[in-house]
Amino acid sequence: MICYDNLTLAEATAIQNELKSELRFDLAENLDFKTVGGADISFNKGSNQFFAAIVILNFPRMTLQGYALAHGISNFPYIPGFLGFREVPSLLKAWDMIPNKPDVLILDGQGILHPRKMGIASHFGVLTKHLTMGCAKKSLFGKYEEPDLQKYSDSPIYGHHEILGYALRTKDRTQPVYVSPGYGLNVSQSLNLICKCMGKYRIPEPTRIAHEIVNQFRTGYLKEGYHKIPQNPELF
DNA sequence: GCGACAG
DNA sequence: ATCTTGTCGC
Repeated sequence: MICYDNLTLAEATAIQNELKSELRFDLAENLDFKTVGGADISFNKGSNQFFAAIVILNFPRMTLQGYALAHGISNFPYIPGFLGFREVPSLLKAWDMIPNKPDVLILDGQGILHPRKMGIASHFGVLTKHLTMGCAKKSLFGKYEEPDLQKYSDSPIYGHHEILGYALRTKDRTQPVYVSPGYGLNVSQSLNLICKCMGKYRIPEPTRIAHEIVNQFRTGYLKEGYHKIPQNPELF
C-alpha cells in the first residue's frame, strides 16, 4: 500500500516530475470501449478517513455494471496541484477490488491540465498503467477562451505552449467542465470520450454516479467491497 | 511582491 | 470536499 503521508512539498514535486516522464498518449487505437469507469472520493469535514468509489458503466449505454467501495486514510493535506497525493492511495484500494477493470477510467479532477502535467488522473494512470482521463468542475491550470453557450461547444486550453485539454460546455447555459488526458489517450480522444458519456446533467455519468454512490457509502447506506449489478440477458 | 488555486 | 434553504432562471 502506497502512502504519501509525511512527504514534503519538495519531495512531492520531485515525484510528480518523475512520474511525468512515464506519460503516454498513444495507447488507445480508438474509443471502441466496452466499459468506462468513474472514480470519486468523499470524506467528513475535518476527518482523515476517506471513502473511495470506482463505478463501472457499460459503454456507451451508461448503465451501471458494478462498483467498488473502499475505506482509506490520508493525512496529506489538500493543496492545489497535489491532489493525487491525498486521494490516489484510497482510490487504488477500490481499484484493486475490481475483478475486471474498466477499459478507461474518468477521474474527478485534472489530467495533464496541471503545472507538471500530473493531475490526479495522470498520477493514477501512470501508477496503474491503465487508460485514464480527467474531468474537473473547475480550472486549475492553462489559458482559454470561454466556450459558446450551447451544449457541446468547446474551447482549447493552452499551457506549456500546447493544447493540454478543453473547456467543454456539457449543458446549455451552465459552467463548462475541464477535460484532459490522464494516461494512454490523447487530447482529442479525451474530449470525444466525455461527449459520449453525457446524460442529462452537467457532469458526465461515470463521475456523477461515482459521486452519488460514494456518498451513500459515506452515509452508511452501502458497504465496503465490490458490488455487482445483475445484468439483463442480451436479447437479439 | 501579488494573485490564483482541481478536491 | 462538506455543511445547508431558499431562490432565480430556463
